[in-house]
Amino acid sequence: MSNTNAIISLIGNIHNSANKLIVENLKQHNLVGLAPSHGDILILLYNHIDGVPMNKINTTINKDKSTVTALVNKLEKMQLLEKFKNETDSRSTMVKLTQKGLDTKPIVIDEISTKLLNTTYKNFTNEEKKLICNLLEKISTNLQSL
Amino acid sequence: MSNTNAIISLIGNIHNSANKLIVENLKQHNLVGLAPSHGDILILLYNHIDGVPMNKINTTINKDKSTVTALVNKLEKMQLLEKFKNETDSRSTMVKLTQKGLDTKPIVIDEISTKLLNTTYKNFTNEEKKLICNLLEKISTNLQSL
DNA sequence: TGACATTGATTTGATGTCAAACTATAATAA
DNA sequence: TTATTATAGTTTGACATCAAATCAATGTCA
Repeated sequence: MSNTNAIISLIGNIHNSANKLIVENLKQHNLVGLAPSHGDILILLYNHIDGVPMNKINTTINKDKSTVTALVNKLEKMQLLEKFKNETDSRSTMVKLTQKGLDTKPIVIDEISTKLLNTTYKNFTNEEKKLICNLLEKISTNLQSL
Repeated sequence: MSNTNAIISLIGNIHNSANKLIVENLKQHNLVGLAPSHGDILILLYNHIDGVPMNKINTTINKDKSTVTALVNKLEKMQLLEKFKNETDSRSTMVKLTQKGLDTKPIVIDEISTKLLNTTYKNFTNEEKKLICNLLEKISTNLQSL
């Protein structure tokens, strides 16, 4: 019997499980000590080969700019990306992947993201996928209207 | 147009929004500096007036026992609860609400939890509520099967 | 009964996260 | 042009969280 009051904790549990899956799979591919947010940054950078400014990262992954500073510094220390100065605006720090960072793409995209999605949607019809996404969109909108 | 690939980040966003709502509402009721997990502990204790052991808390709210130690210590410092020794097992630390802790019940339950639920389900039919909860249950099961 | 294993909780150390303060640069207005 | 305001990042401090190590008490098995 499903109690519709438990939806928020249900969502919390799913979020945590997904995060755990991500972190464990990163670890299994030698990307030890990375958090889901690091993965989010990598995914953003795969699509912006020439680099993005820091503030593009924090707006995209929805984290505080100071958080992004720390996350990027860690990835830099692991030599997965490098910082460089924006030519046209010297306030701005740009970030791009190194070759080592680029090499993680098949792992992060083809393996982990795909696995996560397949696991999530196991035993789902296409109709159900669309349905739940639409309902979740509605909830997301509801909660952001405050 | 909704992309079913974004479901995990959608769920993450909802989780974050819900947490923000909880924290802000707690703050507005003089419960400053409390996190959602503190609220989870309070809710558990409302239903166990005579107290519960620490390990009951961490299994219920799904957090590491060391995390619960810190959370409970904070609530104790705020005089919302008190620790006492289990008579029959002296390894076990029991926790129960103080009067001040009990007084938060109408705020946490009647105000915040209700508001969160109403906001979440705005423009939802009962059918949709059941539907999304069932689908989320399925996802939760899928992700825990690893 | 005594050794070993298990369980309950705390401590310690590391890290993601946020908010606030701060620095530096750019943009705008007077 | 100078003063004010806005923007981009970093630093600092606080805290939730986890994992691993530790400690204490209970359970179990020989």
